[in-house]
Amino acid sequence: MSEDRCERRIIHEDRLAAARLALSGLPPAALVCDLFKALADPGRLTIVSALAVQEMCVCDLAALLGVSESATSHQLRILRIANLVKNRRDGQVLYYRLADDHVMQLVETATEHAREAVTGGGALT
Amino acid sequence: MSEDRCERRIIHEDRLAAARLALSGLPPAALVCDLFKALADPGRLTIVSALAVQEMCVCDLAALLGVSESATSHQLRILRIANLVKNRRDGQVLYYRLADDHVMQLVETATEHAREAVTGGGALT
DNA sequence: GTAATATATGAACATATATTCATATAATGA
DNA sequence: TCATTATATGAATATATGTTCATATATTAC
Repeated sequence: MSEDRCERRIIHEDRLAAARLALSGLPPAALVCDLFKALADPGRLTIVSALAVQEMCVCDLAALLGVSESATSHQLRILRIANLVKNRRDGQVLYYRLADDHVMQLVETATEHAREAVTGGGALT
Repeated sequence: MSEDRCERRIIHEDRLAAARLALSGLPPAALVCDLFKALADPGRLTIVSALAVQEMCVCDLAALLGVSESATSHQLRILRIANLVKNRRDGQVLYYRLADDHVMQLVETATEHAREAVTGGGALT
C-alpha cells in the first residue's frame, strides 16, 4: 500500500543540503533555462550572431538563414519573448537588434567554448 | 516549370553581406548551439548550478532533482558530450564537476539576465 | 568465483519544438 | 478607400527530446 518514492540513496546529505541552499538563492531553473532554450537553435543563434554586427529586418534575416520569412518571424518571436532582441519600426520595416550586452556575452562565451572543444579538447594526438 | 525559390526580397544587400562575412569567421552555428541545447533543460541547468558549488555524485544529483538515477545519468551524458562537466571515479562512485570556467560564466550571465527580466523588465507600473 | 552497489545505456513512448501553409495585422501609396 | 508590402500568428504536421524500464558494465565485498 505504501509508496516507494523515498527509497532514493543519498550518499552525501551535506552536499545535497549545500546545493539546495545555493539553488534557493537563484531564480527558478525553468526561468533561466528559457534563455538557453531560445539560443538552442542554429537558426536563432545565427540571427543573434548577425544582430551582433548590425540591426537587420526580417526579410534580410530570412535570406541569411535561407528559410521563409514566416519561419524567421516565428523564431524572432521566441527571441523577443526571451528578451534577447528588440525591434524598432521604420515605416513598414521592422529592424531587429540585440536587447542588451548579456546576449553577446553569452554567445561569445559559448563560441569560445566551442572553439576550444574543437582545437584543444580533441584527442591527444 | 521554373522553381520560384529565388524570389526572396532582399532589402539590404550590404547588411546581408556584412552578416555573412562575420558568420564566416565563427564556428558553425550548429556546433555552438549544442552548448545551449545542453543547458536548455531545467534539470541539466540545476545540475550545473549545483556543481558550481561542489562536485557531486549521480545519486546525490538524482535526489536533488527528484528524478531517477537513470534519468540523471542520461542528462549527465548530454552535459559530458557538450564538454560542460567532467567526472572522476572514487571506488564505485563517480563524482561530477564543471568542466571549466565558461560553464559558470554562461550560467551566471543567463541568471543575471533572468533576474533583470523579472525585476527591471516588468510592466511600467 | 558470486553478490551487491553505483552508474551507463538502448529501446520505446510521450511530449516539445520547428517548419509550412493560410490568414491576419500594420503601414504606405494611389 | 483599395491595393501592396512587411511582418505576425494560428493550426497542422514532422521531427527532436526527456523519461521510464530493462539490461549492461564497473567496482568492491565476501
